[in-house]
Amino acid sequence: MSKPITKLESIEKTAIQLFALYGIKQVTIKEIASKSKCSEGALYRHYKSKEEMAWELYKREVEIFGKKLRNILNCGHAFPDKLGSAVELFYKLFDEDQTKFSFILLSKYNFSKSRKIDPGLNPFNLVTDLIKIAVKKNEINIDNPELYSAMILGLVLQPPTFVVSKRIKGKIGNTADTVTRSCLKVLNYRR
Amino acid sequence: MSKPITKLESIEKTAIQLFALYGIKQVTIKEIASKSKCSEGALYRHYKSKEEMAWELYKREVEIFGKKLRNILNCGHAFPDKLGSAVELFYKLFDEDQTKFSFILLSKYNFSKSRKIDPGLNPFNLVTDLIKIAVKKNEINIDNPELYSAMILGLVLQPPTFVVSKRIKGKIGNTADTVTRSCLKVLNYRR
Amino acid sequence: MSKPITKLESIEKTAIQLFALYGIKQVTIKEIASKSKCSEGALYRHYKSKEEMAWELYKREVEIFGKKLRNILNCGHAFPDKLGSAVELFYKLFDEDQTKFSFILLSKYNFSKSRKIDPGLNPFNLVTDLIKIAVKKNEINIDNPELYSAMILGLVLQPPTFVVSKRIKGKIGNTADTVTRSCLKVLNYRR
Amino acid sequence: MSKPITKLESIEKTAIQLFALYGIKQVTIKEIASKSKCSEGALYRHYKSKEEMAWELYKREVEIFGKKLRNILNCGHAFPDKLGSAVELFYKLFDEDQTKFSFILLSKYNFSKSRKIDPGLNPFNLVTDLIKIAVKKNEINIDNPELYSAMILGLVLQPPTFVVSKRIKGKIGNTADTVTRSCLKVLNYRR
DNA sequence: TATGAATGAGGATTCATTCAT
DNA sequence: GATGAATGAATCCTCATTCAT
Repeated sequence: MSKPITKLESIEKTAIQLFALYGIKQVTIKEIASKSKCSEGALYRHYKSKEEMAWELYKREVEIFGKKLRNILNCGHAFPDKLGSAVELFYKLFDEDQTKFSFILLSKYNFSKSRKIDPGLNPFNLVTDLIKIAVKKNEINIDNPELYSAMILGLVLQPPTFVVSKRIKGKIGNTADTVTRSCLKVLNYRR
Repeated sequence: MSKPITKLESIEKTAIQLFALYGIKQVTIKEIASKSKCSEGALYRHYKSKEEMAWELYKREVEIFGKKLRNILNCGHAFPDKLGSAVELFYKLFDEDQTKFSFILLSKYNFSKSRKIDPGLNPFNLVTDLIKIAVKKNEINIDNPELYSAMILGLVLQPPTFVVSKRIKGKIGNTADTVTRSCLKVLNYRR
Repeated sequence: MSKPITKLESIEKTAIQLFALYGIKQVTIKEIASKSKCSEGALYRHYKSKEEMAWELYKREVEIFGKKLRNILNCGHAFPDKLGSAVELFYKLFDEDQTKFSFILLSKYNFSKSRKIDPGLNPFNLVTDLIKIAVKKNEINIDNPELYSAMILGLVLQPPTFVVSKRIKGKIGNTADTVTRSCLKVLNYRR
Repeated sequence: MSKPITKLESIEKTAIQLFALYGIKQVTIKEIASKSKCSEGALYRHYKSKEEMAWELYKREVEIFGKKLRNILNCGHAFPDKLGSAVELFYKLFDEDQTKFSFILLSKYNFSKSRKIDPGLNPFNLVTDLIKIAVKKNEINIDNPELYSAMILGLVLQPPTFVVSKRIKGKIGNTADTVTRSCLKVLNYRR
């Protein structure tokens, strides 16, 4: 906040914003440059190409979030607490930086297949694992963990999507509890 | 006198496929032309531009699906039946034509704001209305219909998304029941 | 007038109009076809190409006018009468069919060099010849017939140009006399 | 820091030449690029489109000439001197840069109606005003200033047109006097 | 014969990337 | 380093012409 924003930071912040809003292909170097008040060539001092920059930023931001999520899920609390904390983490990021949330969790990019997020930090994997482990530990009783993981992720991510598309107004953080309880119902969690 | 338009269908089918997979901007006229075995110019006899074509196809297909959905939701059955039929309709389309499903329900396009789907045929609106009406009729008891609509839609749409991204394999139709029941739990539907 | 307008006539009339207004390159077959209520292919039954059609029409119309002009200039009246009749011929065409006048007298086309109007029917040549002959016959006394021909032609053709560009309103026919007298002054015609 | 724009001048010079010779639509970007020894894209750093460039150049050059013409006509000499100086200005430009003369004075472009030359700098207006003022001051005695303006302009501009089309050879500058005197005769200027 | 869909070469424009200053 | 003009391949689109029906 009080740190001076360097040129690179400015470029990256702008790029994330624009990529999240419009997609990588739709955003031009010219736009990034003019919005971040630097020259068109400046970007190439730090990244080899636009698509490389997009990937680096995406990977970095997903993995930063993935680490936080992993840390929460690793501390040995009971399933509903872990789930609740996870939902809160998602929604805290959304309320703090809707753009970044969209960039890493709501967008679909077609990066080349060789570009892979560290699977152990992929938020979708982490949620799936959370559920699989709970099944194994008999904390919940469901037959198809992949399907349930999908339902849970949709249930958690669609409200933010609706905020972005203006179907829902306001902060999402205070719905975390409601959403968590809904997840637990879906998962047949009985106290 | 009456030469049947045969290339158009091919172009449209190809375009929907490619748009669904890669997004409108990412798909080139050249690709559409070569994949649909016609010339690059053929498209322009029927549409003013690629963007225009994308919008017309999107609107048409969404509204076709929206009509089917509306018909199902209009016949006066009880809420869980309507919800179940709706989920089945979604998943039937997915199993029959995954590409079209992705095109109309999973993709995010940035059409200009003046381009609007008929609100009465917008699937997202229809599901939201379904829930609001059930609340009004005391069939379900929830406090925030918009939020719950979002959760339900996410819950229903994420499994297909996971199939598309290969996180889940196989048909999705036979999960419709499970998904419907999960929705009812979320909505506190009793009996 | 009362003759039924055939398809070809309709095409040609439309083409001349549009060519005169916008130039050959600027006018598309589609426009000619739709404005003359026939198909895009119809034109090719009568002409090998658009540019060929333009040339044929241009040549035909210029030569029709050239013949009339030649006839007027050939009958052995005195110079001022011939000049006056010529100006009247120009202005009669303008008032009757401004479009055709523009097409043949005010437009600049870049036809290939091999395409030549019959020099004996070229209105610009005919006016130049008129003046050269008058010089030879001592009807006028000027030193540079080419220059004076240019001035006379400009003097005669610019008023119609000004009507086309809305700088002058109304019919041009009743200015023929004034214009003729101006020409005679320029040419030092006495008596 | 300060790289001089050197390609732009070359592009503009070439464009004016080609536009004057063939018209805007007839000239391709490829031609401008190859003739000005730069890339096809270079133009677009400075102008939004070919059409836009054509208009900007046309407006600029007409108004530059218009300013010179206005200055000549504003200094309070008598009518025949002003007219003579004007004709000399026209013909000086022609002899120095026939291409530019054609571009701004002999060509007909169909720019959109919203594109307007400053009326106070439009050469055609300036000549018309010159004549109207002379009428008001009783320097000449004519009844229809618009018609006479047209004739004068035609008389002055047609000789250059004939040089361009090779009907007249050589410099036009030394005919300025003859042309001016012809104008004065047309305008009934005595002494 | 008439139609208008289809073709495909050609033209305008975009834009990631380079590079001279 | 920083700039932004220049490059040129890639893209969208146009439109004269062809041709199946």
